[in-house]
Amino acid sequence: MTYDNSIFHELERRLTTNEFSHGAKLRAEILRAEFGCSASTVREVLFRLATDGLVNFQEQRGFRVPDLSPTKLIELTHMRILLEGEGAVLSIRKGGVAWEARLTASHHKLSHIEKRIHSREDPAELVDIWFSSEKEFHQTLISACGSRTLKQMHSLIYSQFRQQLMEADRRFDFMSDNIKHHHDILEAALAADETLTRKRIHDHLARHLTGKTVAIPISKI
Amino acid sequence: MTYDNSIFHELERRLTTNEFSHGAKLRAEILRAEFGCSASTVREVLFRLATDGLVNFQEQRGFRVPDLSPTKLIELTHMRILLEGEGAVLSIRKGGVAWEARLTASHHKLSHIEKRIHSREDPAELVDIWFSSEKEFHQTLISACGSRTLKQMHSLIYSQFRQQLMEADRRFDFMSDNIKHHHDILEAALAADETLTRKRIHDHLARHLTGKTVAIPISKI
DNA sequence: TTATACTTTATTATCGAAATTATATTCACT
DNA sequence: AGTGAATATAATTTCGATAATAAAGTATAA
Repeated sequence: MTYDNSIFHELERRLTTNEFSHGAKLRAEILRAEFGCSASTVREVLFRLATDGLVNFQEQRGFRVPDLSPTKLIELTHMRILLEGEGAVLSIRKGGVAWEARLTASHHKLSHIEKRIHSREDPAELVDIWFSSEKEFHQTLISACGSRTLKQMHSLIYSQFRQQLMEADRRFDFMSDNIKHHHDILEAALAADETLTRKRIHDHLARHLTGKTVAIPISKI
Repeated sequence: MTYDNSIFHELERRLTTNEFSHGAKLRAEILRAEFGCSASTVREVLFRLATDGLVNFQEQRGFRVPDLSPTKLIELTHMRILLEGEGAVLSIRKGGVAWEARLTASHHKLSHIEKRIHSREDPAELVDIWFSSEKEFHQTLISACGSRTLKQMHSLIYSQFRQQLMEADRRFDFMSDNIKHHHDILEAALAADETLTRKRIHDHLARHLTGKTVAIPISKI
């Protein structure tokens, strides 16, 4: 009956859109009531979410939403630069016209949303659709890399990245740069310029590397 | 009382040393009997192992040991080259003398074991100790990279890599090359030559990229 | 013989309660 | 008041049983 599955996806959605506050405890007994199932079922779902790094599990101390951590955000950004760069370069080599078409299409959708957000005062209602469009664009970018493993790793990292950032990103004051960044990435990818594509992915994400804390030096991209 | 924990580690060990055959079904009811606990407890442990990619979980179809897959081995190798290369380069930059000392020490241990294996006919009893030494060397190589996330990802990939390979590796007919490879990596790392270190990590692992199937083109290292 | 529907068996998912362990509170003592 | 032990409370983990689902087997019809 996959009660389990719907609970899983609902919790996954909430966790990646910061509906739970960082560091919050996720008590099976509480969630049980909300979803109308037993505590053991919730427990299993939480274990599966721990699979994706979206919740932390500690023996005898239950489950928690990971804390907000600038260091972790930097590390996740570093990983995204590495994995997306690699995935994009491989996609350039192997993707062909079909991939270029998909990338163009997904950029078109994203671009449309981003321009709407940029021109409005209250983009709150567009958050969800922007979120899924941006995710789709970055996943399409690496979709033709030919490595299931790479895509899985990227998905894992991307979710955790969003979890760290979604709250801060709701204001969208970075949107002006973002529109240009996404366009630049598309341009470099379609031109099959591997080095430039890597560089532009790096530049797009670089704002997350310049926090108050010392940034991890990214080895040559 | 951490029955749970000991079951977890025992199963983890078996899974990474191919004591279960590939594709085998892991039935909670069977393992329950062996460990003297309830089926639910086993189920939870299996979920935690799915966290590390060491077992596959499929809704309504239980848990299975991942199949042997040449493609997957290639992908995991690709990831190791990417992650270990990055981690080693960052360690070179940030590790300092302490890291160099640790790396030298762990290479010394590994080298000792590998020479013993190379000179004997029946190295079966040395398998376990070689396994842990080799793991330790590669983990030490990236240990000073400064990114917990990178190390976690690497650990995930490494375990799955071993799971794919351990059975085939028991014959140790590659040991002669391996001794040289590990030495070469150490040398390049201590010389702080970033490009050479990446190249030698690549060369060390490259034998897994030349299977019967088409190798994923590794983007420039 | 092949395919389809139905029955039986085996496996997995869910549950609520009991046992275990952590956390908070109380109380005695310096 | 402040510290530490002892108790009380709350949370987590484990359990065995039941319900739901998939897999295997059987029978019937084309």
